[in-house]
Amino acid sequence: MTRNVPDKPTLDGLESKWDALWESEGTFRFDRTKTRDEIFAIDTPPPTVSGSLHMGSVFGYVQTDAHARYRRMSGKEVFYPMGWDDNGLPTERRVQNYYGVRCDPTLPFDQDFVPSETPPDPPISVSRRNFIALCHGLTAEDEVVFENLWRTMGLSVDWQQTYATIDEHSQRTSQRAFLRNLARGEAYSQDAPVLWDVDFKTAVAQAELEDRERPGAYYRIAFGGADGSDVLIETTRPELVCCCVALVAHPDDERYRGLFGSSVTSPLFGVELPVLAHNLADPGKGSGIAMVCTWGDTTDITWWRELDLPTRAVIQQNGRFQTEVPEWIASSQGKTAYQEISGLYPNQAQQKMADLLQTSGDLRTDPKPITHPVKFYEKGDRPLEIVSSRQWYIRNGGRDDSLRQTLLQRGEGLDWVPDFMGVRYKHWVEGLNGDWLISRQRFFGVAIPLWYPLDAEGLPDYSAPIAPDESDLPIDPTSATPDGYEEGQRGQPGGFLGDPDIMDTWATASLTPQIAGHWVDDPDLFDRVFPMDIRPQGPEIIRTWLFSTLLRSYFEHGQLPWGHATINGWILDPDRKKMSKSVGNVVTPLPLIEEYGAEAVRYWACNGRPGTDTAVDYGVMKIGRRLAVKILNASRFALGFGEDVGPEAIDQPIDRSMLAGLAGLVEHATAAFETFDYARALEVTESSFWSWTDDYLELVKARAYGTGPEANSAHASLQLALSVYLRLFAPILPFVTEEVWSWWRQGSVHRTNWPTAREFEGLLGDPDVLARAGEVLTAVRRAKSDAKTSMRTEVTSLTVVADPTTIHALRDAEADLLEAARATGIEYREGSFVVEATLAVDA
RNA sequence: GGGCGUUUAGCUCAGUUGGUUAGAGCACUGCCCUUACAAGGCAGGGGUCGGCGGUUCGAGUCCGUCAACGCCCACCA
Repeated sequence: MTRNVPDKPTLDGLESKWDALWESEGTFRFDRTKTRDEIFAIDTPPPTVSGSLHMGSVFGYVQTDAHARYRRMSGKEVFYPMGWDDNGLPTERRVQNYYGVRCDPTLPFDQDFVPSETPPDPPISVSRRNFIALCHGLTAEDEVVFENLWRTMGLSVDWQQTYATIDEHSQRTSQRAFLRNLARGEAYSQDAPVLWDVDFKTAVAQAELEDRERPGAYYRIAFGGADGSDVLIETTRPELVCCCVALVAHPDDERYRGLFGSSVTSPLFGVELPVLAHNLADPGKGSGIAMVCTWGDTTDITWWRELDLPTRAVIQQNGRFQTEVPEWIASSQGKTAYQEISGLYPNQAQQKMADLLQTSGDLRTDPKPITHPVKFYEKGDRPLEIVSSRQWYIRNGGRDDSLRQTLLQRGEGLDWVPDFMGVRYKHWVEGLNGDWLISRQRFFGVAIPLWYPLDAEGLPDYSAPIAPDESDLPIDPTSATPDGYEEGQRGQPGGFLGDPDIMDTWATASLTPQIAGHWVDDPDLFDRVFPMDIRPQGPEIIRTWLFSTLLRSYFEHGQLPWGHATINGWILDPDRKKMSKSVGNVVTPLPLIEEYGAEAVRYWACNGRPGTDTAVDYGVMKIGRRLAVKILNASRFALGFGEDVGPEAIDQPIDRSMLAGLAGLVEHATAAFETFDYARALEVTESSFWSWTDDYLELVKARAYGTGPEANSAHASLQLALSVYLRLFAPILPFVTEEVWSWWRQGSVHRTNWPTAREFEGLLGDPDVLARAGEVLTAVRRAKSDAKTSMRTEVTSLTVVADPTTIHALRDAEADLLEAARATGIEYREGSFVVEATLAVDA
């Protein structure tokens, strides 16, 4: 075909040009007629669209795309969907801030509601339906922004295979999986103490906790012993004295042995409490004896459960102390004391209690300031409280050792890339201390698809939930009516109640293989893509997304959801600090794409080793850009000579020597990609490419400008080598390689065959010829550089001292070498390697 | 408190089963407008491979130990 090589090739505009062409040509469209063994399926992470765009949003995705492109060229049909994680709290929070609204489910739907231009402060309350509409609207906008970014970055996603975790299909999938978990006994509800975020007013799961160091203080407080003596405890939460249910010490603690079985009286409130023994009590902490409250921390829950203590909960779901005086506080002094903290938040109550205890003399020393870890919801701003409430759980091995062992075993069956990431999974599963709490008292999410019958008193029977038929999914039980009931019976005695809660976002995200593969509505497709080949994701969501997906797949299909888990590293700011919004060091990709080009950003991302934390590095992006420019220019040179010449013309030893090196490179790069090491593939290709341009191109230049068989050999070699380099670079640098490919080839480079050794059959020479010639050329350049003269300076006499093998190799490259060095002849002598060049300027 | 990872040139990082003189790019120095490329090319200087102790003929590489940094986890009275 005729070539169309531009005079001044440029990177400008390549992203949009090729993105548009790939889309219109359907280059990355998934061919669903392929069978499972012909398909490479990727369980793409659905990004949280309400989150900010930052470099972490680019890093892992580009690495995965490079691998996807490699597999596609290697002959696999790549199933590469894209999802948007829009359901859940991040979206609600963004909508609240963006529009200045709060959801109040008690309000009626307002059909004419339009959010104001600027968010009102204080926020206005809107109905659940209005709120959800705002969520849908805003996430749709966010998704466009993300898709544009991905397209600019060149992700070879099939943009017809998209989903959103809140869309109807995802809801149907999520509700069906939940109902099946319920039917098999893997899901259950329970009224129990849960960790509770008082601002979001929802329960949260173990996987969503984080510890934060907070200032606090130890308060040394006296309880009254039976014999009139004092029992001193230390606590960081004196406000909880009112809901204390016991004191505990270690059974072997000599100091308190005598007290076990006796009772003490709480200060101010005068409540009589037992002193008990439990081996979780640490003699070394505080005074060695602790007060157990319902509930101050998770240890309290353990003691409460294992010692069968009463429930005296005072902190309500709104985070405040209940207003009425609890019935267990009988004394008038105690009632008075409680009224002081009634209705307060814990931090306010703490100050008040400290004052009261100080006044009463029960605070025995000044509070001792400390900093200590406090549990927070990872997205929350205030410490979690523990409240009792009914919630839905999915079994995860946290309370069942045989399930735990099974899940550990499954984790070992997964290929972790890099392998040490598997340890994180193992530790997480080993450390689970309860089942997975999936219900959330929120609004924008997949509804728990259940109703409960109401008895004659109008009280729900949670033990007999009413499930919808799978064919009716998705449903919202707060508006849909269960079979056998009339809508008028909602909330009425003898009627029904719809579960008002939604599922946590992970309860749906844990089904991405089933959602993307259309488990519910397209079993044929599902069979072709499941189990998937890889799950690429970040290390921080091994405990959530990876674990929960593995769990759901185990329950539903009895197998691993994927063969490999490729875990990318963490992104750090240019100073190697963790990027965070609050620190203000978040680096966003768009300006960088603007400045360096998408390809340079891809180059940076693919320079980060698999699983290795990587800092944003503008220097690396510059190199990437330079490499892309170099590819354009070198290609222009390699394609600058007449028509295509077949490989049969390649007969010059130096040309065959170059191809021998290239064959080794292909082998090396292929092996690297096979182990998901895109970074090594890039490294070896890049380094080979630079010496190709520095040495080989310079050596054959003069010959290539000529005519005849020797010139034809050069032309054919340049073309073959260029074709190979373009294909090796294509997964990393998709735009520039496609651009050059289009100058002289039909179709997309991304749909051509990955290079193999077969292309070099019968063309391989002695790798030494080019290598030695390159060394001599470098030595001559050095001589010219030392003489501070131009590289065009003629060499009047050139002597090479070398071993016989080298001399033999050099004779094969002599004609090219003389031209490149601008010498007229070479004198050879045997000995250790030295190049002596006399330059024309020396004469 | 436990685990994982990292520590190699001023900076950012490679270094594949232990094997000549430890590599690359950036930055720095010098030279060159050579008809693919001057927002480029060529050449060069620069490192006791975190500390200590082992194994070995030989250790950046394997083992032990300590330290710093990062991340994950932990029952936080």
